[in-house]
Amino acid sequence: MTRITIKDVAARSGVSYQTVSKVLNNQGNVSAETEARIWQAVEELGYKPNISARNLRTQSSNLIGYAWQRSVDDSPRPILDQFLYDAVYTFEQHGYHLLTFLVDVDDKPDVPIYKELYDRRQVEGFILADTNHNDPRIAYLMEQNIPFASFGRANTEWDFCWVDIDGRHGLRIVVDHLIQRGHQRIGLLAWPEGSEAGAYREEGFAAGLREAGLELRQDWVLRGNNTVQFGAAGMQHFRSLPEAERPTAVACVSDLIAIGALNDASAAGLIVGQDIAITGYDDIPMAQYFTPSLTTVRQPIATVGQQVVDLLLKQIKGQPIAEKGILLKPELVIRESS
Amino acid sequence: MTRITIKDVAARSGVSYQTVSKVLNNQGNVSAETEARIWQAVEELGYKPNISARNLRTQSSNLIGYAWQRSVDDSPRPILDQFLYDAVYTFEQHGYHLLTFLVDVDDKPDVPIYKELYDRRQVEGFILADTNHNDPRIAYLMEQNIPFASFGRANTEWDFCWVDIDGRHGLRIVVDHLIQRGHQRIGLLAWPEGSEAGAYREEGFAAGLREAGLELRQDWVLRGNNTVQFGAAGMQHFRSLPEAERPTAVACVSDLIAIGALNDASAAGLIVGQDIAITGYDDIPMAQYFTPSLTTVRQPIATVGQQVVDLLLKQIKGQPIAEKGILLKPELVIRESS
DNA sequence: AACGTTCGGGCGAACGTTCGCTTAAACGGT
DNA sequence: ACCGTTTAAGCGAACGTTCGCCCGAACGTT
Repeated sequence: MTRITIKDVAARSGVSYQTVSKVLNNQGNVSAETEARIWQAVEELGYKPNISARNLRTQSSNLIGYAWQRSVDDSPRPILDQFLYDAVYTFEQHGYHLLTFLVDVDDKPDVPIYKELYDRRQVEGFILADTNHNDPRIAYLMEQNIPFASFGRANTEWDFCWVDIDGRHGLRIVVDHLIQRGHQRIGLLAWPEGSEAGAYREEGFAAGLREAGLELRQDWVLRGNNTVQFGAAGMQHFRSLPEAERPTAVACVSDLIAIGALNDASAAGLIVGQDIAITGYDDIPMAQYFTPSLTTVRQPIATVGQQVVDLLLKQIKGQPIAEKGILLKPELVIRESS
Repeated sequence: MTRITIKDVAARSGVSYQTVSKVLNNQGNVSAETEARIWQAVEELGYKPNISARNLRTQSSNLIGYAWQRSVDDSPRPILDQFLYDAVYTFEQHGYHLLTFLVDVDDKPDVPIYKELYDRRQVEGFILADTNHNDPRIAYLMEQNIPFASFGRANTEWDFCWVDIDGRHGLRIVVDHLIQRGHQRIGLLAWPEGSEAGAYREEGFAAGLREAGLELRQDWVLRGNNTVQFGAAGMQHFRSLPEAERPTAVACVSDLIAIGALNDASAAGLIVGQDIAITGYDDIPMAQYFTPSLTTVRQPIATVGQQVVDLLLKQIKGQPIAEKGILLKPELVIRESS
């Protein structure tokens, strides 16, 4: 069973196949009558253009790459999944599709795979997520001059397209909220140093305290991985302090950590939201179903997806880009835990 | 800046470009000496074959399609994400990539998009997930004779490639476990009728009771959507029954439902795992972090991903397929809630 | 009547591969 | 010394499009 090509359509409608091509890409200079005849033939034969041939001729693929990184600890990353979904949605509206591939996250990320895909003309650009300071992927893509746009910032001196959510503002509104609730002693469960996103969030935390005239106590800032276990350990540490030296509210840089803290506090008999306040960050889908439900920060992921795609497509099409970096504001979601 | 083609490599190594092609696809009949010269030229020039040209010539794309369905209620689907990850991993090992696209789930799924992608030769086949009885996608793909393989079964009389996890066995081991723990009165929070997966799980539930000589009480089987809300409502209903008419254990067909039930029971002052047993299904990543941690059924997702891919690639390559349907066994994960 | 314009459509070529066939040279056995 | 076989490499064609250019007819203008 051989496929139907543009020549079959041409034969049926009695024109040359190049004329059919003209009609399909509607670049004028065909009489309405023959155009109708051609469309009818297309319909009758069920003709579908062969993408490979078109790609070869036009030197394009209408494909964008995204490297799927399995998280190290296999923890869920609902935020990324949602981002990806929204990005795909926007791509489709522009006739693009998403090509997913894997990249070893174990040791050094295998950056040349990006160039490989690009040089083979399999993809026209990339979207990245989960970026960091000194991100080797970004450095490599910039150096190789490969189009890309990322969800997340990197070194401020690097000049590339990114969209990010203002973590500084996110933790700022958390702290303001806690202070307004009457808390004066606020602890923070943070990520290890070296995390770009973590640093911004800490800045917001510090700024909130500072402007309220509260002291930033370094012994109330604990650092650990993005796990439930760390959250529990952090809370346990806070509970072990003498009462006068103990924070009455604990802000966490992620929901995962907050859930750990929440579980530990509850298990110790504390009524979270009353005896102690706990806040998260991300508003993962499960956050509302814990007891008590989690006060957290919701990020406008859908908008991020759209904007990242817009930036990338503008690059690919050589259109002017007004603003290379876009910073969006998250919102506070107040629930029972604070 | 023009790309490097096979002809550039040929020129540099002093052979015809067709000979270069032979070397690249190592189909013999080239002397070791010239082969070395060619590889060297490839290296020096940094030549990468143009995928579009190759695809056009070989009538292939090395791409597999997967339709990303946003869940109706925006609930998380970590299981699917994990399946997808493992599928991509296996594809890569065979030189394939995954092309993701969207399909409206709102009203009737837009099945022709499958044919569109296939006819355009953009993909060589599809993987499906989250299938159901009378699944229109499967019916369509079978009718159109398009290669695909699915995670999940459909009508038993349909002849297609699938891999599934034995939900009958899954609920069977749950019930056995509860009975062994001394429970005689066991309720079930199930999905609405018409769900294939749901029906199998119910069968396992019924079989477990039957073989233990226990009665299957229809008023202890409640049905609702796959949401936390339904879980809570279901548990509330059970609690409202007079004590003698109340189940002492509740099995749920998903973790989401179980979490709702767990929250409702805890809020009502019951100590779950002691006053009442609750079990889930799926072992979502968060399941272990609830209080109490959730007894549930873990599915061998990674294996599913591999097998689905194997089946699909065999179809595409025209290799013989020993078994069109593959049924895998899940395992019980016992935690505090039972 | 001669000439420039517009319009509809055809034609050749090219995109970068792979495939099958042919050819020239080298080889080995009687 | 002859001939058949193997080996190495070249050659033409094809995959299915799109692009730029050309050509002929119809038309209106001076």
